Amino acid sequence: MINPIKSASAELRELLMNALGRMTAEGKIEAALLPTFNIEIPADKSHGDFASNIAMACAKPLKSAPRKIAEMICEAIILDGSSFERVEIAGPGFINFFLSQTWFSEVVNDVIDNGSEYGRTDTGRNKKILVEFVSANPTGPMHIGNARGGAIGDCLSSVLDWAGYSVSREFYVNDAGNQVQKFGKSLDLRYSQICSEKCADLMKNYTSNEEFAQAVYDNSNEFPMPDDVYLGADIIVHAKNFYDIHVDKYMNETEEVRRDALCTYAMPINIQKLEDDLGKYRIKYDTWFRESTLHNSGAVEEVIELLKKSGYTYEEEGALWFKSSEFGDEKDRVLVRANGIPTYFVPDIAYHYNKLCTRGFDTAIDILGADHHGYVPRMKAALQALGIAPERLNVVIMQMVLLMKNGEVYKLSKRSGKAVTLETLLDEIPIDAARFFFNLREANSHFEFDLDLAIEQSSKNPVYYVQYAHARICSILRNFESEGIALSKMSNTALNILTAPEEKELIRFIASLPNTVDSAAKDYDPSKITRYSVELASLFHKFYDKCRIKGAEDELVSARLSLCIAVKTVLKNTLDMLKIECPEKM
RNA sequence: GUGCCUGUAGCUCAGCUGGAUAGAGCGACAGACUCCGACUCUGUAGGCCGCAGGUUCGACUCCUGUCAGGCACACCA
Repeated sequence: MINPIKSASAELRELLMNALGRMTAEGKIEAALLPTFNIEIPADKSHGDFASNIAMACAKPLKSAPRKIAEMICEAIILDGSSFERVEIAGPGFINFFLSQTWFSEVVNDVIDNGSEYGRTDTGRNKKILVEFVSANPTGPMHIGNARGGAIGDCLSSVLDWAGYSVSREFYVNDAGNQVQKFGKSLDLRYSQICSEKCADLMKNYTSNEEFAQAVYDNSNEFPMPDDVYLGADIIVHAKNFYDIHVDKYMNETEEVRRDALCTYAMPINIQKLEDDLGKYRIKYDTWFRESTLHNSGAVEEVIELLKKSGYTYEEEGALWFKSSEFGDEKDRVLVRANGIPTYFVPDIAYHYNKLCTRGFDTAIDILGADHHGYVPRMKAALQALGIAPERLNVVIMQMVLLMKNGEVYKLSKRSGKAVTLETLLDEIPIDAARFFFNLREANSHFEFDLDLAIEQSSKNPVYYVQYAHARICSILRNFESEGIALSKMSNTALNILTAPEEKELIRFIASLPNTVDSAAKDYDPSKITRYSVELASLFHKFYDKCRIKGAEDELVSARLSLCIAVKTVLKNTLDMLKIECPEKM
């Protein structure tokens, strides 16, 4: 676990504290309470590699001018043997620090030595964290929102893994409750239509069940459906496949038996399809947690009892209510309806209880669409009532996606007239592009997805731009290797010739990967990694353009090749984190 | 009506717990290879950081108000 920026920053803090201590000992300043001060990385490199506002922060307690204090600190500070070679006072009293050339050399070697591990940190201290994402209903295909949620959830999980957490990915399968009833009803209605006289002729015209389904779907006059069911053609396909097996045998059964048989037939197919589609999207879950297990194990009843015991429930108008308003929710919520059936809220509480108590995860993360944001306060309220710290549940809210094509909003797929599915999206654009683009913006911002740009093979397309940088480095290394130039490890002193501004900037940036990983993990924001990779590619191209390798002196050639290897390592690590391909040739 | 989220360059977006002259990409305009991958790079133009107050040495950042857009406000999930 190596973090060059963090180490240097900590070292600098130590140097400053020692300087202040020396000043106090010499009686130059009073041993006043030391104010908090910052060490930051200036945006403008002429302001040094690090800067501190310590002199400004001391101005008040020491009753002295910031610049004067800064001068005293600069006299007292001892840089010999440190990672810093120079200080400077600037502006209203900032003290700017410049890293030594050796520090830069060490970074290059550290990155190469750590290889595929470089960038990992131990910040998470192996705490168990469960990331639940997508959790699409198994009653139909996944939509664009699921596509975004999938990319964000999967990459966030990777980022947390890199930051030292013990991460599990989970899909919550809503295989119980109301929407399953609705699913059964929809299937049954379609099955009944298929078994009717009207359909007999239509069936003869189609050899594929998909085309047949589309025809039935399009002909809503002949085959009307109520509003409160699933209307998609996928339901018709299931019903027809079921019919192909059983013909109209189930029309003699009761409605309940029929619906049950249809559900039992179609649900596993849908769940398998979810798993397959997400697998193609490179998402592999550790667990597929079924809602039905909560019902079957009695966990739902159990959580109702626990809530009753907590004293935060009451009965009114025949229903059981939860006093969520006492925990900041805008109003109380119904747990058990007057008809005795629990609302969806109860199994959800049981599910989160299961995550945090039964299975003992330290933290649970839910990735939810913005349309579910109102749900967060009540879930946190329920956790509190159960004696669970609400901070252990973290919800990442993601805003809606706007698909753009030819400069226009692209809403419906032409074929079905339905919302674009994950499957059709991945037919249109490469998986790399989908995963990358969905992680280009932070979750909680409205996002325009430019489909044209995603398939474009040029530098305008950020994912190509990054992959190209990697392929370019591989090519360079191949060329030198084929010319017999050995790429052996270099000493820090030998790397000290990397002094060009482009080289130092590039090294500074690769040094910041561990910090970026920590920051992305802390904010639950994998887009920081995506943008990091783009900037790294850009800095590499600039370096490559300005600093020629071929034709330079032997020592410089070797040093620059070392830098190339370091950059390649970092590019690969970031793309691996995002599960995006890292081509050696394009 | 109430709550949450979002307003930064023509467009899409960064801006870390308040810091120095507000950034990037695209688009526009002007340039750079007989030379390591031009799928690249360089430069120019473009901003009352939605608006108005407040907090302080200092505010895109924090607080209050206000305007605009998105979303949510079920004994649906």
